Amino acid sequence: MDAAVERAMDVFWSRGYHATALPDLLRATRLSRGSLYAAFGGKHSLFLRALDRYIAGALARMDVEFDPRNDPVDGLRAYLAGYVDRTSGSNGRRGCLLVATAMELAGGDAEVGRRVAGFFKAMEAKVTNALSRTKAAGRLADGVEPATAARVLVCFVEGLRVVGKTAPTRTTSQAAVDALIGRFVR
Amino acid sequence: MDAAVERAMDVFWSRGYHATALPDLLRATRLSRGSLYAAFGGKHSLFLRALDRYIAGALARMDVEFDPRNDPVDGLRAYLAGYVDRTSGSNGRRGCLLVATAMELAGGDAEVGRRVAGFFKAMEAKVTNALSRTKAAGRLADGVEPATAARVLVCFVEGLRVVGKTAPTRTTSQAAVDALIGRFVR
DNA sequence: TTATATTTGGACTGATCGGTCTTGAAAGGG
DNA sequence: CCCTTTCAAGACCGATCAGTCCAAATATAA
Repeated sequence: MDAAVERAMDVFWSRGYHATALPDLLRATRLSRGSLYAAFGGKHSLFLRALDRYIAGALARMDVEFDPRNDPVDGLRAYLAGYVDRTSGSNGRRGCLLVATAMELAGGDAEVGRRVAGFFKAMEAKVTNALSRTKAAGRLADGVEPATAARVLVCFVEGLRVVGKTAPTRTTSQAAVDALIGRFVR
Repeated sequence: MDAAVERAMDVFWSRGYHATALPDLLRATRLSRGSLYAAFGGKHSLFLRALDRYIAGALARMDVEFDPRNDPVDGLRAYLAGYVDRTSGSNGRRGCLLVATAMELAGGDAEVGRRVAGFFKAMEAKVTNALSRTKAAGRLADGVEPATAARVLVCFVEGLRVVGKTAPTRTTSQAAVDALIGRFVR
């Protein structure tokens, strides 16, 4: 059943919510119509489960990248390197379930809106924490305030995901990341 | 007929492509079904027209903001201030037709993909130009390369549009903008 | 083996999709 | 005043939508 959510997530990820039809989900989850409704209650409920799974995965990954036992600057670089990887070439073209959902549904669907807002807030908090540790280590550029800089980084990486839909080269994305981080960290 | 495209654009902008039904477009354009098909050929063609209109508007606005007769730094600030305005509060919640389209359609629709990629390229070129003029005026921070910094700015503003869907306060967005521009321009 | 749950595939529902086509009213020209 | 042309309103089309339901098959238990 966890595997079914995962497979459904892949479908929503590739096609978006409205463009995903129930038969797509049945094929991906290998569930019958009846079983899918018994297990998840419907398309929208299953979507929320898939979105929660996606968010949990993203936050867990950041916890690894920002592991407090490691150098916070290395953590920031790893965090940004992950976005370079996910927003270049065919990875970029695949896009991001969260950004796509934010644009497609967050405005009109309160349940989705809360999850999207919560994710951005959580991500911002984690980046802020990493930047605070960077500052404590004396590695933050002069006059940079961790919370504000964190918001800049969050906007930047989400923008990378948008521009990534045009499948830029890895070199191009990496150069932008280097230019940004080089201005905030020393 | 131009007004009809404009009204259709508003509908696509608010709801996205798949969630916009033909009756929505008929109501907005005050056209009959037959007339809409005679004039535009169908939903998809009308959408492309609306998207082109949106892109033309955005590029025209940048030509004003980056008017070569004015200070390029003022231009950059005006450009970013426009994004702050469009991504705060209820303006933010409304979102951006181009970003929504990039996420919803750019991957699977070649005609849309070309337009989205072309827009980002054109925007990047305009920002690069403004940053080059900033550099010529000696106002660019040391070691900043206009083309790379332009890509950073483009990603940042598109990310603002994404995060803007959660309707942040104007103060928050403005602080992020100030923090970013302060690192690239002096 | 038989009786009882459980789950299956898929028929079926009413609604809605994008797109076509007919009908009738309005407008314009002679 | 009549005839032609134009265009709007909406009936209609097949396809597909999300969701319900049931009969047959399978698994479990006694």
